[in-house]
Amino acid sequence: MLATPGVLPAVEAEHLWAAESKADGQRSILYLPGDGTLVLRSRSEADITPAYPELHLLAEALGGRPAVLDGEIVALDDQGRPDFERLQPRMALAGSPAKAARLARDMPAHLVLFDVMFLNGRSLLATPYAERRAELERLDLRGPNWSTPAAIVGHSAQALAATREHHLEGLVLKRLNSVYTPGVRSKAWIKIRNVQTVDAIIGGWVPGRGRLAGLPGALLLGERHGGALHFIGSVGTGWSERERVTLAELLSMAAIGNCPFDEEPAIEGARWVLPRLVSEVRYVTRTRAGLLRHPSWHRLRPDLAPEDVE
DNA sequence: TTCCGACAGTGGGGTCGCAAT
DNA sequence: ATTGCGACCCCACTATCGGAA
Repeated sequence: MLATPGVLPAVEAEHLWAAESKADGQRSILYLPGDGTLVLRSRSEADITPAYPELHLLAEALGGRPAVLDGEIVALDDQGRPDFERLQPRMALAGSPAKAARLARDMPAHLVLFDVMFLNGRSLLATPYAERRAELERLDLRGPNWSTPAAIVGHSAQALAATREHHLEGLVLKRLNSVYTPGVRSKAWIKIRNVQTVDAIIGGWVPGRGRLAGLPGALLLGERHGGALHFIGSVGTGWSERERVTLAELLSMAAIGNCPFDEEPAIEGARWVLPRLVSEVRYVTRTRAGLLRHPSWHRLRPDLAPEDVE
C-alpha cells in the first residue's frame, strides 16, 4: 500500500487521521512464517533478505507468531534521524552476503515498523487501520534494530511542524477507518514531505529525448558563490508542455558558447546560456556532493536578477 | 458529462556489480 | 586497473485514456 501526495486534513476531519513520521529509507514487507525465519521484500518484491542480516533476529522477537509486517528500513545518523545516503551502500547488497555482514557491523540498519497485515494465521487486510495499529503495538516490537514509532491521532499540523523542526522527511497521515490495500496508491494514506526552495540561476540545459527531442529536457542550475557560478544540479520535471516551449525560446535567446559554471559539470550534450534567468526550484535535501535531491521546477522568477540571489 | 485512478513517459541523485576496455 | 552501463533504490511531475461516479 502506497501513500498519495497531499495536504493536511481540514480541522473538522483532524480526528479521523493518525500521523506517523515519514522515514527516509527503503520500504520493505516482512514475511515471518513463524518458524524463526523471515523474508524481506523490496517494493518491487525483490528478495532483499541477505542485505540486512541484523534484522533477521526480529523473527525471534516475535516469539514464533506468524506474521506479515510493513515497514521502512533506515540508517540512522548521529542524531538518530533516518539518513538515506547512509543506507544506500546497504541497499544493493542482496547478492553479496559477506559484504552485507561486514557492513551490518559497521553501519547497522534499523527497521521502522508501521503496519501488520497478517497475524497468527489471520488476515488483517480488511481490519481498520486503528485496530491493526493496536495489534501492532501489542507486539511491542522495539530494540536496537527495530522499533514501532508512535502514531498520533489529530494534531497533524503540530506533528508536521515537529518533523520540520527536527529536519525529518515529513508525515504520512492514515485514515483511522481505512483497510489495507496491497500494492495500491491510496488516498487513505497521505504523504506530506517537507520541501525547500532555492532561487537558482540557469546556466545551461540538456535537450530532451524521445518525444522531447529538441526541447529542453533538463535545466542546469547554479548558485553564486562570490563572483563564481557554482553548479548545484539539474531539474527535469515540474513544468507543463507550454512552459517547456516558453523556456526553449528563452534559452535559445540566451545561448553562449562557453560553460558559465566555475567547474564544468560532466553532462553530455550540455548547452550553455548566459546566466541571467532565475528560477525557483523545490528540493528535499542536498546530497553529500552538494546537489539537489528530488528537484522539481516551480516557476521562473522574472522579478529577480542573478545579482539578487547571491 | 465530469472526474479520478492507473499507467506510460519524461526527468533527477545515488549505489553496486559486471562486462568491456 | 579503470570505465561505462544497466539494474535497482529513492523519487517529482505531466499527459493520456478508460471506467467510475
